[in-house]
Amino acid sequence: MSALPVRLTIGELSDRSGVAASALRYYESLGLITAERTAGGQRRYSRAMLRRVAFVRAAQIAGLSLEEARESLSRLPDERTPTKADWNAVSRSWIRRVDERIAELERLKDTLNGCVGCGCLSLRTCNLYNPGDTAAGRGAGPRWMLGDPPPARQS
Amino acid sequence: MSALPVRLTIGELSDRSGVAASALRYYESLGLITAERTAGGQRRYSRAMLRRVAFVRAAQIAGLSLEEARESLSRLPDERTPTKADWNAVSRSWIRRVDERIAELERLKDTLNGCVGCGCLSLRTCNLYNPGDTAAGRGAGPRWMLGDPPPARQS
DNA sequence: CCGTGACTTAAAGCCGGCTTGAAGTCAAGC
DNA sequence: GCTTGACTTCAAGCCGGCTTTAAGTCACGG
Repeated sequence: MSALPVRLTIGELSDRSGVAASALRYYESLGLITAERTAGGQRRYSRAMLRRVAFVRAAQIAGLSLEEARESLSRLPDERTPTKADWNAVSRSWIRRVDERIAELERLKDTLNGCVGCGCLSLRTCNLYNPGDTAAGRGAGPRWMLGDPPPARQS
Repeated sequence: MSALPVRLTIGELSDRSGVAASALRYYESLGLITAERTAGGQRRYSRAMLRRVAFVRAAQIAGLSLEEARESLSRLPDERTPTKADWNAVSRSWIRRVDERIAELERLKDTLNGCVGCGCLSLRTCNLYNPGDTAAGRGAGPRWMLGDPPPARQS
């Protein structure tokens, strides 16, 4: 049997995780992953880092920032495989998050459908246009770029 | 005749639209809105711009970039109130967009639920872990969850 | 006619999540 | 031992969607 490589170089971790080496270094700078060093100063990753990287990418898909991913990550064990319970707790909070976003989008859809009926965007009378209602603006896509709460999350 | 102010200053448009004056200037620089000028060079907006600004914000909520909003906008009449048909065509494309996004999130949820069952993130076997997948970016392609299995390796 | 506040411009800055580049070092195969 | 490619660090750049700043001008009430 071929021996499993115990430690991965950054290139190997990059290949195996699908995450660019530059991104991995960036993650390390944020404390998302860690590495040992060779005598010469090169990074060597434990296989557990594969899981950590996967976790981070999954968190991003779920809509978390890297900072939030770091917090989630801190709730999982470092070097052992997370138990079902570990993962359960984390994934449930992600699912809550995804559900919230879906609900926001559904509300938006209803409003758009309403607008089809009224042919509006006539400001004052239109639900879509409602400057006071910031909740409506915290929905889709680059909501963090819409100006107000960049550090997000005031639920 | 008209009892309403015919032209709005940028401050008035800002107040009425809930969009910062700096953002309005930025929108103008992108060709999203237009303004006439006083002899002294100050902007004066037609009331139709209120609708245009509302449209842009709505487009953002629907997940469009400003560039995409500009394209949508080009499908609406400039100075007259859009007809039901005008608005219908546009809003339907937005709704499609929102639907796609919702579908993505539903897929993610299913995967997360699956992971609760399997306690995974064990890479090769987990749908969440899908290398080659540049998903987390704002690019938001449906490529997220579709996936080839990760490169065949032991995990 | 003047003071004041609202306006003007161009350029720079900010945020998150990276990528790219420059200049240099390490590890491994021949 | 040498070559080559993978690695190292630090700094700067990029994207989108703005905001902020600086320095200066306009418009209106008194």
